[in-house]
Amino acid sequence: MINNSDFSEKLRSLGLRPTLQRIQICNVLYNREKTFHFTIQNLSKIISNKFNKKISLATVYNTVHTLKKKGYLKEISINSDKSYFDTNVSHHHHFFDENSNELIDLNSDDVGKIKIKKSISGKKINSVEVLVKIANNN
Amino acid sequence: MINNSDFSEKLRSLGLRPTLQRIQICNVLYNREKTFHFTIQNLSKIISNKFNKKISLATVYNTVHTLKKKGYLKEISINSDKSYFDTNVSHHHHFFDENSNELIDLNSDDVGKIKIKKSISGKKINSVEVLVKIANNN
DNA sequence: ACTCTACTTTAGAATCGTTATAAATTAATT
DNA sequence: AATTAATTTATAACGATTCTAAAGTAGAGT
Repeated sequence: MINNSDFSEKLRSLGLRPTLQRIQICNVLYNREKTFHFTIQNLSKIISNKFNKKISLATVYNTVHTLKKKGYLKEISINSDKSYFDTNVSHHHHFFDENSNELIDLNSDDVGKIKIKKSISGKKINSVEVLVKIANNN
Repeated sequence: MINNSDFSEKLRSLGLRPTLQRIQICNVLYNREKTFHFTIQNLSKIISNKFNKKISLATVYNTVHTLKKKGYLKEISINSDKSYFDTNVSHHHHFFDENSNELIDLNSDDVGKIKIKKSISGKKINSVEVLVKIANNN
């Protein structure tokens, strides 16, 4: 969805009505060069700044969850009081900067292949997520 | 701290007064063969069952955080509404069972060496955590 | 043992992120 | 324009966690 202002059709194709709020959210999320890491609070603030109008928190939550369910957002495993989301839904890992509380993408080729040598009978692996915590070195 | 009922001295050596509550918490946490994964709610319930007396939630939170700060507990990176802790403070990784919401240890040798090929100038790596999400296969 | 003081525990209030609710609004169809 | 179902909204409710201020307790000194 990168670099495309016409989110109406995209939304419709997902079976979602292209409401003003959803289009604005998609604009903030996908109309940018780099992938975007955010919390709900982040996103809310950006929207109200950009459009000079607040979208109800409930709507932001609903839309983010809907986009996640449709596969257009990924939720990142960090133990934090808040949830972090990522517009990059391809398989990749993350740095987490413990000073700034920011996420940074690690491409697949930034991390060597990970071999899981243990298996649990009756269980299958759904995902392998690597979180590399970093901090200022001094 | 495994298999040792004398937590008074241990606590004292950490600069902590060996109160009844702390000793009971340590008993539940460390007086066992296997490492223990828990949430605060978990731990609270186990304590009140085992000793027929509830320890105030605030105390459980305080003690768990203190033990974490002292290096005797590890907090696991999962994005969940609650925090998960681990009595195994050695370097290792985890399975997370999405059906039961339980953690299972992966020893260092259960996971191949992880190579991080990217670095951020001015930042050092504090930890590399792997979370393998599993679920029933059918 | 008694006292003092600092540390600890406690119940309950406060806070924060998130989810639920029910009424008002809006998109799409007729 | 009228109807219907989806969506948004403000607000309430919720659960985990933290804060607070009062009551209790351990350890040191007397």
